[in-house]
Amino acid sequence: MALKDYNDKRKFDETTEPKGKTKKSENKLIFVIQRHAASRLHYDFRLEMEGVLKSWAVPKGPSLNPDDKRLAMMVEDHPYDYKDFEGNIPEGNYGAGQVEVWDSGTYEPLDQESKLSDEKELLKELKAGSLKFILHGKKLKGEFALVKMKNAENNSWLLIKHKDKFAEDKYDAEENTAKNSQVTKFLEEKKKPKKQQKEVITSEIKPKFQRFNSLVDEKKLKTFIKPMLAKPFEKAFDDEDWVFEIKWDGYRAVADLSKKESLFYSRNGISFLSKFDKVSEDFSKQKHKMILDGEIVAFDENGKPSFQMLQQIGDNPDLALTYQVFDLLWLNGHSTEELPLIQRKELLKEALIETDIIKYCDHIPEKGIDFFNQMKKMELEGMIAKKADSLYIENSRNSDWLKIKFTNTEEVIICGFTEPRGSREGFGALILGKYIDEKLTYSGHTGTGFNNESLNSLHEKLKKIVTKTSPFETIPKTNMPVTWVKPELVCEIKYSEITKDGIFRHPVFVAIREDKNPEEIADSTKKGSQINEKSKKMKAKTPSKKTEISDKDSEITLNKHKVKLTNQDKVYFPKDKVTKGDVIEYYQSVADYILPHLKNRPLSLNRYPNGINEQSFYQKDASDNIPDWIKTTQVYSESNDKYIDYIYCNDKATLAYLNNLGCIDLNPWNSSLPDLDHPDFMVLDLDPSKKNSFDHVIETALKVNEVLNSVKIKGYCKTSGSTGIHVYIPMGGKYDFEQVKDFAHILMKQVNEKLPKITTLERSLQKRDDKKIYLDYLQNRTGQTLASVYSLRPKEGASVSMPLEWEELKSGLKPTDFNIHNALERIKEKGDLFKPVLGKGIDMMKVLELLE
DNA sequence: GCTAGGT
DNA sequence: ACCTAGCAACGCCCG
DNA sequence: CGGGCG
Repeated sequence: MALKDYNDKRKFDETTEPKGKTKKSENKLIFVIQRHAASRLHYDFRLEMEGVLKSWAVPKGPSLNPDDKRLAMMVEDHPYDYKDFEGNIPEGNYGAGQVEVWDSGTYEPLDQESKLSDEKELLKELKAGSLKFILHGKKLKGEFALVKMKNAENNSWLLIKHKDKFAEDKYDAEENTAKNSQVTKFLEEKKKPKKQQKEVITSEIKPKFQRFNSLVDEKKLKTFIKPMLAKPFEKAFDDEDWVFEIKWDGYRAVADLSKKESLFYSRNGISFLSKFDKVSEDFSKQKHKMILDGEIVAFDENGKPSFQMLQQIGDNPDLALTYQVFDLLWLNGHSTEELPLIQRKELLKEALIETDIIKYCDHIPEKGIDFFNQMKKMELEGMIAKKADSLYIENSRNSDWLKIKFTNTEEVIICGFTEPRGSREGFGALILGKYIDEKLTYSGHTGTGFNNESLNSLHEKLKKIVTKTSPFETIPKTNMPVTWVKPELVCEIKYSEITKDGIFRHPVFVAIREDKNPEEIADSTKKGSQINEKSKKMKAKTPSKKTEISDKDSEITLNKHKVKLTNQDKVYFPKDKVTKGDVIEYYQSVADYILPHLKNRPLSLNRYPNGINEQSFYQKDASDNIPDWIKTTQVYSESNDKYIDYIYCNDKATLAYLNNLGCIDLNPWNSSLPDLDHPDFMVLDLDPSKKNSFDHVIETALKVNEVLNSVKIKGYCKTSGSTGIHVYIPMGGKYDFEQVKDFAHILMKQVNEKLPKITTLERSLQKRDDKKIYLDYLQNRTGQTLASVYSLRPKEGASVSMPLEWEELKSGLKPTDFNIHNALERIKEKGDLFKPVLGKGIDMMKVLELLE
């Protein structure tokens, strides 16, 4: 069909009102969070409603989480209209959502753990009618997470859906939009009255609104098309009813150019718009409104498609890539999914404007075998065969599309097996090796390809040749605990390619080769060994990305919480031979001293997952997958225009957890909950430049103390653990950051006047004299952090930030005098010298008068 | 990527 | 024939 | 480092 004919045939029927009628809400609703069991998708939603809880009930149906009784609730006085979709309620599992209940008077969130797990307690509250509530399905696993709301009076339902999988009607953009917008409208309606309230209500109830924002995730679409998939097929064939395309090895991607804002996303509805902005830019060159299906493909320097290059897009934004478009789902107002494939592609060819990046992916009719051989010559992954008259069926993997791949097979030696997980019996995966230059070399795991029978019989065989030690020189990292085996058994595997590290990608077990001895396959293909040569070089360039580990993983219980500790033997301080385990042990030993200084203070995490000499990063926003017992607080960040969940550390368990994440020093705010706007202390950071000696720093610190003494302030100093000294002055939360900062400025100016030769107030590094100590008073701002007292620092020597008596500040003192080895002893001897820092603050007015 | 098991 | 659930792998990005 | 994603 030609594009022109198609356009002429377009109808503009406006029959796109969503199904179902609009009803006035009855008074009672039951809320149930429903999900499909464990698919890989997660879906976060949040729904806030006005209403008073009337009663609650355990939902009917099988529960994934039998302990979770928190899901069905009855509500009164629900003030909103809602639309009612009839029928098609999927049967499924109920489970794992969260209900947060609020006190309708104070708007304080009630403690879920205690309130909701205690049925009597809750019912009491319910009777009193004093609860409002908020529902949020956080981390709901399941493809179709949705909220069902049942109207108790007439048994009708409202669904808020993730994806309207169960509806029978075909895709139609307008209709779909209408449905989606219902959800948004619904949620917006909920927000509206709140917003008006916001202005009226005082700041006391601020947390309520802070919380509302946190689950919005722009990266994941609420509604999206799942593309049609291909079935694996063994052999190439010729058939006049079929067409053949290249099988691209990249990311499958759908481009929805049907609306004002174009969408571009993965099979799972994750947006590609920013990740592949080059492609997105070219969407604006398109003249037609379309929905496209294709594959994002990257090319290496030889022009060969390269999956690995595509993955590394973060490192090289100038990567040569294309969007190969091979299907058209919608065009200028109407679905094309029910047109035969060849018609869709004709339309696509005409409608799509090709650019350097966006390409039409052509096909060859009938001659599959020739085409397949051609693909092989070009070293491509394989080909896709498509039935010429087939329709496009979303999210279906049926035999209209077939993928025919080239199989690489190789014989390898079984060197061990891993523990099975879940319902698997026998073993999880085989550890594979092969001889390269006469050295047994690790080449990957395979955990698939066996059926129950082969899995069992193989397990029996392997049990007989178990050994204690690994046959490899360097022990490979395994996902699960491993049992080693004498390298005697040979098996055949197939795989898609060998990665740059010389490891099989997509390895699949094929069969045991009893006819072969390990020695026979010693000289594997030249290609294999070449690739491995290469990988060795690559490894040399980026050392220790994959370090050997001994799996001394353990789980300890602190404060009644289970903390999983991993890689305890990993070396964090190579020169000092200090391991992660040592770091954890240190902090546990000084916990009584350090915890008071961390209590209720949001933390900036400074993480060194691979030790102090490797890449580190800062993390403020706690990911949503932290253990539920870790405490966080939400703080609005203007620069990001969003709320950030800060972790704070009030107990040993959190401390160990943070250390395990690679936090070597702890960087708390100067202010603490509940009042984050008023710092508990002022910090003066004496930050030396490269050419300063520590004696200079000491001299400056003493001068600071002089200034403080002159206005009758008691200051407290500590080594920063690095090169500087920090002076703290208690403020008692009486002044805001602005006041404290300005006050610090005044003090520092005085110090600078007294020591103009070795100190500076110049903030800019470029302009700063490299022989001068920077008097940093700007740490007294919201969200600024310094390494806390008793913090271990990520510096050679494993030094500790240690409080000092002023008398101890004299030349000869070195910042490395206090370290992981001797800190505890010293702290025990001196007690917590920094305790007064958290105490009663100074009277700034008095001081200012004295300054006059 | 694969198998098992249901409809 | 078609679908889901559950298991297994590797490499990369992200905070 | 752990989780999520291809």
